[in-house]
Amino acid sequence: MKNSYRYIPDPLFPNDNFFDLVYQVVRLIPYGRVSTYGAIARYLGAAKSARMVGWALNNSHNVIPKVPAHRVVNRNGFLTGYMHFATPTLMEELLKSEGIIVENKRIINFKDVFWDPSFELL
DNA sequence: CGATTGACACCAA
DNA sequence: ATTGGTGCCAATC
Repeated sequence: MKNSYRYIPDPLFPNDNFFDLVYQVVRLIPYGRVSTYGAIARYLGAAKSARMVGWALNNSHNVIPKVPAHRVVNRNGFLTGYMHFATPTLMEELLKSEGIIVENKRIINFKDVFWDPSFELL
């Protein structure tokens, strides 16, 4: 799985690990929509590895093309990973800029913008 | 190479 | 409805 995108030339990043699969799916999340760790994990066939998805996003900063990690929240619509961005408010700002209603680290219209890869894709 | 670490999710009470 | 406990598993330490 290393055709439609490429990685930074860092030997520390293998080509076919679980992380890369996560990056692929996250890039498919449309503008103005969001998905969840669990939904992505299920889509990858690793239903019980939601935590791995979040962990994968830690490295997403070093990946090319860029991964819209701000579009991934937990199943309750909370921006649980906001502190991993450049500034504590960046994630919220990015989502707002895409028309998503965020209030106090939580997506208000969550069910309206939720994008489930296992359902939307096929 | 065993132990720890998570940007989570599920379930029992 | 809330809450506390447990499962998970690849990457790191």
